[in-house]
Amino acid sequence: MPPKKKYNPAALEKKWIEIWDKKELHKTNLKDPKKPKYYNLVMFPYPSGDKLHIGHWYSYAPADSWGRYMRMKGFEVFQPIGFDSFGLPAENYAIKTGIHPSKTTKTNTDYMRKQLAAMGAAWNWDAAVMTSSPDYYKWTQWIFLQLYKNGLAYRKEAPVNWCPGCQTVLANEQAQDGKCERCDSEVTKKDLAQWFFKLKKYAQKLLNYDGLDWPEKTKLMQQNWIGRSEGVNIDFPLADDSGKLTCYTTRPDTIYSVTFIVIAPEHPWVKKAVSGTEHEKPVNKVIDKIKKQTDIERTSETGKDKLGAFTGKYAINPVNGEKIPVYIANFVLMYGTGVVMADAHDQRDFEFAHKYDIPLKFVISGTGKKTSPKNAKEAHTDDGTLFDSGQFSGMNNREALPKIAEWLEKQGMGKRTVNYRLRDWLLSRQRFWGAPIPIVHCEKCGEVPVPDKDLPVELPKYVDFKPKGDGKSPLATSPKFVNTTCPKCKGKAKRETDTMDTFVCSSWYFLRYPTAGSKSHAFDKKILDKWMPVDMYIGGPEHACMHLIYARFIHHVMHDLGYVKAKEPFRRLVHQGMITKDGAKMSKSKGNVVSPDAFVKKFGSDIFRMYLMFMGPFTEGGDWNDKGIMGVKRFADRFWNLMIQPDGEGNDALVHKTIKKVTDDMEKLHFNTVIAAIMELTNASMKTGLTKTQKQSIIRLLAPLAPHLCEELWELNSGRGSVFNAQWPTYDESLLVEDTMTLAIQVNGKLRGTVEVSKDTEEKDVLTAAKAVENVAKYVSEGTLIKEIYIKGKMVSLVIKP
RNA sequence: GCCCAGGUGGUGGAAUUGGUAGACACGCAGGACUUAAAAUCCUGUUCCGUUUACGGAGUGCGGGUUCGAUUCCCGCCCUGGGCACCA
Repeated sequence: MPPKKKYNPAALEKKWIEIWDKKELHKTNLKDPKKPKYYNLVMFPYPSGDKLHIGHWYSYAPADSWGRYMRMKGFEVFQPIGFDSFGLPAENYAIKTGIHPSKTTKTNTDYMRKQLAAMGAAWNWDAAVMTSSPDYYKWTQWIFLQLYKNGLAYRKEAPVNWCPGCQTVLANEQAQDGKCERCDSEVTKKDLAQWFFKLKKYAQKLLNYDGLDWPEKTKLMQQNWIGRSEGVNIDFPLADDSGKLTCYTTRPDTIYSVTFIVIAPEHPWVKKAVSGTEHEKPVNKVIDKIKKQTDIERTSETGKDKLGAFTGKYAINPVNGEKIPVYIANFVLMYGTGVVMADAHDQRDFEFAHKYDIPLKFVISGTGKKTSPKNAKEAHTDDGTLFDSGQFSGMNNREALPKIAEWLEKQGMGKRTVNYRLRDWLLSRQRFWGAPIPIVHCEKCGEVPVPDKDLPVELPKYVDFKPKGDGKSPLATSPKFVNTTCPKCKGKAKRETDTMDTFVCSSWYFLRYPTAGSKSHAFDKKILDKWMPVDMYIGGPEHACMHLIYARFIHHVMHDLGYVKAKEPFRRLVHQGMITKDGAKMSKSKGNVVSPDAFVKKFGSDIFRMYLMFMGPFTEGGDWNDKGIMGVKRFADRFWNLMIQPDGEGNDALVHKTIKKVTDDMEKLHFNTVIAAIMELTNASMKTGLTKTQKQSIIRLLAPLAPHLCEELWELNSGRGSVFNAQWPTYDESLLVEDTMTLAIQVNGKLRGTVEVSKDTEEKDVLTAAKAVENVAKYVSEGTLIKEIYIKGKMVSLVIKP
């Protein structure tokens, strides 16, 4: 007997990666796909010092398996990869060490490219992008200008996060929980001129998910984030005839309960109203106090204490003519109109009224209590019947709500309005390692956009990274960069020194991939219309309200401007679960980051990725441990041995059943049960062996999950060409129906036996056979049989009475 | 506080238009091979009761609907995720 060839992952994976590369197996015909297109996308990695960790593998390997599966199903698959290479860590590292971010980025991406290559995934490297490369950010700047020219980008004074310790501006993600991530100082706010995109303008459009196959959870999260609310703007005339205050409310049914008005401290009306009065001093004192509250105080329990001051002004409740006082209050935000009508049916208003001794009245009954608001401990927030509410008394408050809104509008007292919690996107960063905002400030002409032909506005090579404490980007330290001429009047001008949020770079990278390989315009309509939208997008759920909203927004804008035909960028979205280590998120600071490299070296890419997929459901994630990897290795060895055995005679029914199960589960991305099914089939076939045809079917089933292994086995079993150019196997329905079936028999709901009958046995014969089963007969004889149920193909249920 | 997802053996997990709970693995125990170990193969493995067979309990807890509930309904508890003074 010739010596059995052993499964040697290392040699075999190296061999096939080289062959695939040489034969350009993973190139996509982007210009003229001959088969239906399939755009398979993963969220690109940030090139951090940690390199690719287990989490990346956990999402990228199954994503690759999915792409290979779609390819075998007959699609022209486009599966690109790139790097989200602008961002903070590289810059922070530069501040500490003086090493230029471009250097760090290169080191990290070089290493990660090797890791990605070792995965043996079907990446289309020709289309790779790197957001920090001028070829790329040229177009990020171009997109900015498109928004600017179409009135969707503007500059306005706004508070930014400021760390007094580091003397620098912080991005939101560096200032989590109100503390600087580096020095732990409490973050304060500083007013600086900032750039915004008009995200809010797209709020309504972003609530439409027609035709999108997205997780319900993600849609819900976005909907909550966008926060649409329907309400009424109600006008309250001021008692001194100096105008009116407009309150936004979603609860017009409580209008008869309103006994005061609260207004946001930063509302411009406040300054005017108190100016020169006896209330000016106390009001300003409270405003100062509120301003000084840090984010930590504001969100802590004690920080939630109601704080305010009387403005000295009164307004008139339009529905009953009552004179009601106007207060500033810390809990009122500049949302809606920044003015809120306050009453006894809202917990916050209630607390405020009790603190400042403002009268309250209830207008909704229902709790059965007759307590007066003054003695009550809490606001009445339950629904009930209205009283003391004019013509609406006696109605249920929820039913009255729309009627009151309508009536207010008819009376000219209010107007129905929609509000969103979503705010405009603050995109400027006072940072070095990002795409410069392509704007020039000219003394004569003001803000002037850089002409398209002058793009990209390149980052200067040499700047001083150390924070200066002036709130400016390090770009401001480079005179060569800053001093320029105005594109309009050719006079002296200065460049904008802020850079863009990295989320701007990542909000369109999927639009760049299809054209990245050619030197064409990034928005080459011929290619983009062919390839957009992305058919499958796989990435973490943590991006639900940031990246996935920004990307949809930019895509919507580009659609509206006529650059892309598709309305939405991502047709199907799937989130992988998170991999933790001992229950904690993996992070450098915790020192619990697990590298995949050692496992890949020891077991090979195929076994490692199969183990990740076998661990549990793809969308669930889990806690990392390597205990079970030997089980997958054993399986791979057995699978190999089975496939190189001389041909035998396997069970065709089982093979076809497995093809069906695997196909169904692949569609749902249930990779764990796919592997289990193939394991089962492998175990069952070890003794009998398999025919050549059966082998070829099963090799194709496992190929997306263990590409190198199956490519080799495909060759050894005389498959033609690459297994990934072979068609996904189909199954024969007629082979799935079994001749006999085993039925469970229950007596009074308890399992008492089973019976085997042929598949088309009539009901009465099945029941007879069931009752004849010894153990069943024993129970039946103990009482009177009062009911017999036969569920076809499943079971028999007998009910007896003692 | 509000919204969402989930809770199944020692472990990871399977199974839901309501129909034999625990597939597939890990681990563990026993056995074969071996001078021995590793590797491999075979057998067993939810728990409790005496012996293949059998009975009882069992899918976070307490009720309910049903011939039958991990699956549906009601009320709780716990874990994870998101939002958090948005009127």
